[in-house]
Amino acid sequence: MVVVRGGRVTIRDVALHAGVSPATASRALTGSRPMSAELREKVLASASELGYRVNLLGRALRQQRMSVIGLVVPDLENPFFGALAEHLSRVVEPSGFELLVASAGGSVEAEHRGVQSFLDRQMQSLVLIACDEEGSRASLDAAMAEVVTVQLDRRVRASEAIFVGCDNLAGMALIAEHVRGSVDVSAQPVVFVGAGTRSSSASERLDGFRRHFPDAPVLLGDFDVRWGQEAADRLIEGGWRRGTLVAAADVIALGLLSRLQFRGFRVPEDFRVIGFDGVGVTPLAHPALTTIRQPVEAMAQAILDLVSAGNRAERTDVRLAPTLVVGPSSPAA
Amino acid sequence: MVVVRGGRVTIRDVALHAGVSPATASRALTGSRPMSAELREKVLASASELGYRVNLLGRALRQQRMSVIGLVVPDLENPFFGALAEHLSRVVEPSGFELLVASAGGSVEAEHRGVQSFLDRQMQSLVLIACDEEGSRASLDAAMAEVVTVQLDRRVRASEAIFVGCDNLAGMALIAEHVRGSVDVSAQPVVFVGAGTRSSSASERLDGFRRHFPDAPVLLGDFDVRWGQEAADRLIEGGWRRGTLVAAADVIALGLLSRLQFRGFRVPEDFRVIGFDGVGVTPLAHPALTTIRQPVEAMAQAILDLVSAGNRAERTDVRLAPTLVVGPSSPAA
DNA sequence: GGTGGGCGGGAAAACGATTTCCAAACCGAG
DNA sequence: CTCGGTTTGGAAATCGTTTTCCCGCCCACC
Repeated sequence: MVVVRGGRVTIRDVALHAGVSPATASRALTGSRPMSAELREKVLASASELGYRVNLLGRALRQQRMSVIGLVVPDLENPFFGALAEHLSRVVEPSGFELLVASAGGSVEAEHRGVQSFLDRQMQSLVLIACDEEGSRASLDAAMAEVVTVQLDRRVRASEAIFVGCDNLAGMALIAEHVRGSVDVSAQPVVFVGAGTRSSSASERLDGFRRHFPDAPVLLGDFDVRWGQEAADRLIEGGWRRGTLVAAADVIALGLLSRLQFRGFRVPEDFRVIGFDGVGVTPLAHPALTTIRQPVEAMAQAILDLVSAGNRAERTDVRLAPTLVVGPSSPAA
Repeated sequence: MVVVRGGRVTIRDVALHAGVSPATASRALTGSRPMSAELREKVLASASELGYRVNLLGRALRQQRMSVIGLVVPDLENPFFGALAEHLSRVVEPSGFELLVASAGGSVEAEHRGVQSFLDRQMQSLVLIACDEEGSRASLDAAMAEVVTVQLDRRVRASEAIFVGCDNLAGMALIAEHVRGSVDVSAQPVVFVGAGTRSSSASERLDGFRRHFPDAPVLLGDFDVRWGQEAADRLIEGGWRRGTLVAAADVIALGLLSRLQFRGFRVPEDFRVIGFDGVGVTPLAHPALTTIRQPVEAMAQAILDLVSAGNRAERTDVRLAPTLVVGPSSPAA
């Protein structure tokens, strides 16, 4: 610790103090070339005595790279995106990279500004959770032209950027298997409460469901609690008194749960409820949800691998297998 | 749009293409000095034709400033912090600044690395939601020595950095007023279910509660749903059958709600439940929570003001008044 | 006609680090 | 002792931008 002078301490100051040239100081500090332990010690001592800290801007400008992964999410208030960001951050942290997050605030325009700003900052790679299946393509293409670009969780139509996400079809297959194994489907009707959002998750999960229950009714709304509550109301008012409700996301399942129980129905005795995601709000459900848990750790690891590998990635889609978590909201047989 | 050549397009290329010097090109692009409209147009045309984008590293290095506000949060998976980050992002976005978020992943060490990295990147200002009331002081002090530093939501003991947060005592006063106005406190016992966490929010809310209900029992745990559920179990097993439960956070209230209802009690007929925060998970509660809503927009605005004002801020604590939101979990008289 | 004050533009010096080059020193072998 | 090869350290170029300076030019005013 030492008194800080007016301006910041630069590597020049360190070099001067240690009686060497800036070049030598740099080499001692970064270890970019072997040197006598004695001299290195001298430089390191000067650096710590002066309280030197590298200016990452100068370094990045010269090296033409920043070891930063930029993540742009549609909305940080959404706990699922928060969870994704947090897991990615933890996986990235020990690797020498750093994760910086920006929010698109829900609009394609702000998302574009966020992406451009990351590019203008010379970030080494960009991860985008697209906020619109179509509108985000421009941002994605712009990024792809300059840096390693990964689209996460939501696939943008007609974009060639590598995608990392959950295998939604496999997830729905697990649900189908669970449902058929635990109830008599012919006696106990199955309903899908999904999202009509223009996002790949929404449509893939719907497709997956239809593949196993082609004749089951389908309700489509948004990825939020309110929609789950509204769907529950609609079902009850439509005369439903029992059945298995497959939600396209845990937040929807939460809405279903709260409304069904509020109106006097029991879960799982009257209605069984199944969610999807297994991350973020999931622990808030009561009774605990049967859900498909997205492999967020594996997704984070896959992204880190792709980024570390640089542009020479061979795959175009990384679909990771989710797992079934059985809870009291829809117990096994 | 134009074919991108090997390297990135620099301002030199633009100048060359427009037949002017880099200085003129820079002036035309940034508008840092008035010039003939004709020449400016020529430069702008060249820039867009070549697809020029400024390199923010070069600019920041020269200008010695980056218009970036860095935010370090304890855990992005926590919806309350996510909400804070999102609101701050939206307030900051139209102002010419940009918000970049990093997660501390819950550890003081990672938090310190995050803060240092922001400083090394020459960010103009730093906002920290401290993860430890004591342990975060070093990071905060380091930041304060270099840039405009604001501590948000959680006050670090003995740190001089400006604090922006909710007036927890006023919030508890609102709750006391609400409780006394809607139930007979002598007949209907009041219990505080708080957090023993070493954070200013936890202790201030406890103090605020005690100030109005000096003799009421107090249970302390963590800021999470699980603790709320456990507290509900303890109350019931302790023989409680009715009362007003004041939770130190909405997540705790959520746990109380789910457990009480699961065990057959009615809210608000048997137990009234009151939360604190009013942001993030709040909409998930059923019945809807009576809670203290933190003034997150005002907090975000206050931070932007402080940052814009630079170091010459006069105040040291910005305590913003929360509001009471009454819901069916504890209706008014 | 001289002079002083804008004004429009360019050359060049920053900003802080890394990384070529290059020269000197040093070492061992013949 | 000399020669080739290996270290070792420094001078200077470089990254991309902004911002001094400074130089001509034109105009107006004495």
